[in-house]
Amino acid sequence: MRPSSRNVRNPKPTAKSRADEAGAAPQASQPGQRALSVYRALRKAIIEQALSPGMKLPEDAIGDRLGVSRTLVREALGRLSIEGLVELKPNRGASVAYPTLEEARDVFDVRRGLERLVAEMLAGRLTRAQADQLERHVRMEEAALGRDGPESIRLAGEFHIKLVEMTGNALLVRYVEEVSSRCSLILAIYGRPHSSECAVSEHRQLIDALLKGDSRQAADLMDHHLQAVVSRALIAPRVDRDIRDLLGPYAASEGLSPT
Amino acid sequence: MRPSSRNVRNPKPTAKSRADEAGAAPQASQPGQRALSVYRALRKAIIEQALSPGMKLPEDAIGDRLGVSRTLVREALGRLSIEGLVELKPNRGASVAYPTLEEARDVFDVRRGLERLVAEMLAGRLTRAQADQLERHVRMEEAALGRDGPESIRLAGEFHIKLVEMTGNALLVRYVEEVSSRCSLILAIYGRPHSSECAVSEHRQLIDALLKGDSRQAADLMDHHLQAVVSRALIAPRVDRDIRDLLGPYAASEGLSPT
DNA sequence: TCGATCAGGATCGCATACAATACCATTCCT
DNA sequence: AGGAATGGTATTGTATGCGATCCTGATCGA
Repeated sequence: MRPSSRNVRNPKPTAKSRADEAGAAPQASQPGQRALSVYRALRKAIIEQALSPGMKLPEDAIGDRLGVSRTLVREALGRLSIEGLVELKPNRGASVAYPTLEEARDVFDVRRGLERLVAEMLAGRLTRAQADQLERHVRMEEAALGRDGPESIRLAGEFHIKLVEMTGNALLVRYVEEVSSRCSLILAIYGRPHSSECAVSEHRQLIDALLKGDSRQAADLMDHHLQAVVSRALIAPRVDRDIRDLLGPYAASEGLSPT
Repeated sequence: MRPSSRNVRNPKPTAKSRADEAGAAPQASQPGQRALSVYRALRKAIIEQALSPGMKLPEDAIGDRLGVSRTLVREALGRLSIEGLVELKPNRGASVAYPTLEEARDVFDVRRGLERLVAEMLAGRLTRAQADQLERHVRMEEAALGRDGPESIRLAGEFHIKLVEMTGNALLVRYVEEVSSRCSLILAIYGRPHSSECAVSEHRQLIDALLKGDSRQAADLMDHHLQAVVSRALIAPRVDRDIRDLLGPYAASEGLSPT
């Protein structure tokens, strides 16, 4: 890389052309929030599988593309690695995480525990407006069901995010968002190609239980629902460990391996 | 073989837990692990209240004291802020977090959810060796009960960490460790001065329930236990000291050399 | 032919440099 | 005298430079 010709001091910057490649621009170039933007961009790219599991993530290239220095990229990668979306090996750089099946099981277990808590906290406490919002969301899911695979998957995931946000517990939101992200990554690796993860009917059942205020039933429904997601989408284990190494070259052959 | 520490200075024989600290000095000289050392040093200092809630954390002062550049301090502070132990305001720097009562409630709620999951996962699956280890730990707690306040608190916290580690679920371990840290901070602010957080008898009851294999009872016991911890929340003071002097011991304990 | 040794380049780890901002204590004007 | 303007200093935000490490490919010897 050349000693860069892009200097950031610019009263009329043309910088907007390089930072947003993700559709609607949230525009967050405030001081101290730029690393967060990088983080969100990478996170989104990973979840949407624009960056496949195992793919290398060189600091220079990312910084170049996003218009920031390696420092900020580094910060974002560090955070992603804590969250399990990125693997960070000393002196070897970062790559999109490739969770083992064992890690996958761990994530789903924790997710079930967390979302059961969500169900319990929400049971009997859902306002009419919240229930309506969920109902509308479920209808959108139904509409997208056989028609748009990726959209359907995205909506199914968002249902759970909407739910946890209604608890008003910020920490719980963060944890559920994190496990959801990791689940997306896991399903991208081990999931069946076009299975929508969540049965919409189960979502509707859950809403009913929450409105009824039956805490235990709601929790059990959520539990079974997530259990069903695992059994529906996950393929039975074929190899125990180090699938990573087996599939590393495979992912690379998609066109981004270093020779 | 046991290293007889006869002529070795051992001022605080605290860290006896697991593979955590190998011997006297953890030696942070590995590449990429130095930021982690800074993180651990700060984390420990915050939890032990060497750094009180609200205290300012200037990057260069910390870097000076710990013998690293601001870059690494920044990385550590960033991580701590994600975990809620440090507050990070744009252009205003970092300070030890001062959780509101509402945030405190959120943390305890999530903790109850997580640890109930721990109890359920462990019920009926505890090996004899694990039960013995827990039993030994409880005896240590009893020994320290009226004698050593801080030690008692530390041991009570470690019991929960030991438990979650026995699940073998790495993600769950991380989450429980995080909420535990935040609970320590919260109790430092709102808790009674020297109340040991956990009733030792409740720990023993829990072990019994886990051995019996009664998943439901174990979960309820854990729930009740943590609820009891919460019900000991009141008001506390705040002090202000020089950060440089406070960090000395923590630099040494992580193998970092002050300048 | 094949394995080992060793450049050359790419990339990372970390410190440091420099600009931007906030903080503080004056000074100046009314 | 009191409040606003102002300059200096402390601290943060970000980029960049330099040495270290690893990876790749080529040369050499058996």
